Amino acid sequence: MPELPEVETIARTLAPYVTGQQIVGGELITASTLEGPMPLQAAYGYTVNRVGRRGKLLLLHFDTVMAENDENSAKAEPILGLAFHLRMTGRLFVYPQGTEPHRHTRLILNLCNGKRLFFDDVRKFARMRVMTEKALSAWPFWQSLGPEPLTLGKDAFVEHFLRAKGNIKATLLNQSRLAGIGNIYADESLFRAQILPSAQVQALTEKQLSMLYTALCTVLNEAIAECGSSIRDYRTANGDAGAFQNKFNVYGRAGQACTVCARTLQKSKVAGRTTVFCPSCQHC
DNA sequence: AGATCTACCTGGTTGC
DNA sequence: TGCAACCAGGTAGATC
Repeated sequence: MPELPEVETIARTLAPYVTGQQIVGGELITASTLEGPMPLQAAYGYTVNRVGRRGKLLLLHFDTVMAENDENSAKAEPILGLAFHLRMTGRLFVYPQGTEPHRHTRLILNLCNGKRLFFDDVRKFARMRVMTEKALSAWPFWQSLGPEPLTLGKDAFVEHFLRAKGNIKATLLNQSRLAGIGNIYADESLFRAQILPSAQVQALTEKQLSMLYTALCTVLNEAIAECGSSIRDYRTANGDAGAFQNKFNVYGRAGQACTVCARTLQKSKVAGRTTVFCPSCQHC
């Protein structure tokens, strides 16, 4: 389940394969994978100059100067790049020239070196968008994305969360509050901050929120250093699994012993998500 | 208006 | 063994 650390890892490992490559063609295999007003063809002729990330979105940024031989380029709105949301099972991988689509390949981009960027997804949830200025301003999800947790800073985080309502886990998962956090890193950071996932945000002290920010950044940075967490589908663009799943304190460990106090970890539903916590170490 | 619930989707696992 | 039921989860859209 690609969250911030996984998408960041994919961006870093994908960059060497696609940076400087012109997109010379493509193939849309599953129509629903392409979202937004722009057709796939609009991206043809552009060159990738940077691979980035915004929340859980992976971004291929284009050179803004369009290929000179495209007669439509003069009037067309410039294409800023491509935005990929991997949802749960999406994958990006560069294959050799001539590789045929796999069973779950949804979209392919042909690179000028002959290789092919595959966008695979078992569950058909993943999406790609062609980004223009206009298309981005008309995309509610993009417009409402909250700040990046790793660059927000502690004071801004605390102030930002003091204004939130509802339980803390739902708040962490809300992408318009904070971008990039999913089920794994919500549970892991709440454990480290010793806060119950069901705790109401308004009942938390500034000190608790401060601890939560420290825990969140620590968990995210450790996970990035381990190339993310591989539960089942996730792989880097090199095909490698991440290793942070070996360091989980709570996620997927219901019924097992707490790594701190050895009491049995409990499972419940919070914000409609399976949630694991230590009833002894974590408090309201 | 903002919080909360459900559908979307399919492979893997569990239970009878 | 076979098959049905259930589970995973991020977001859009509906509902409260």
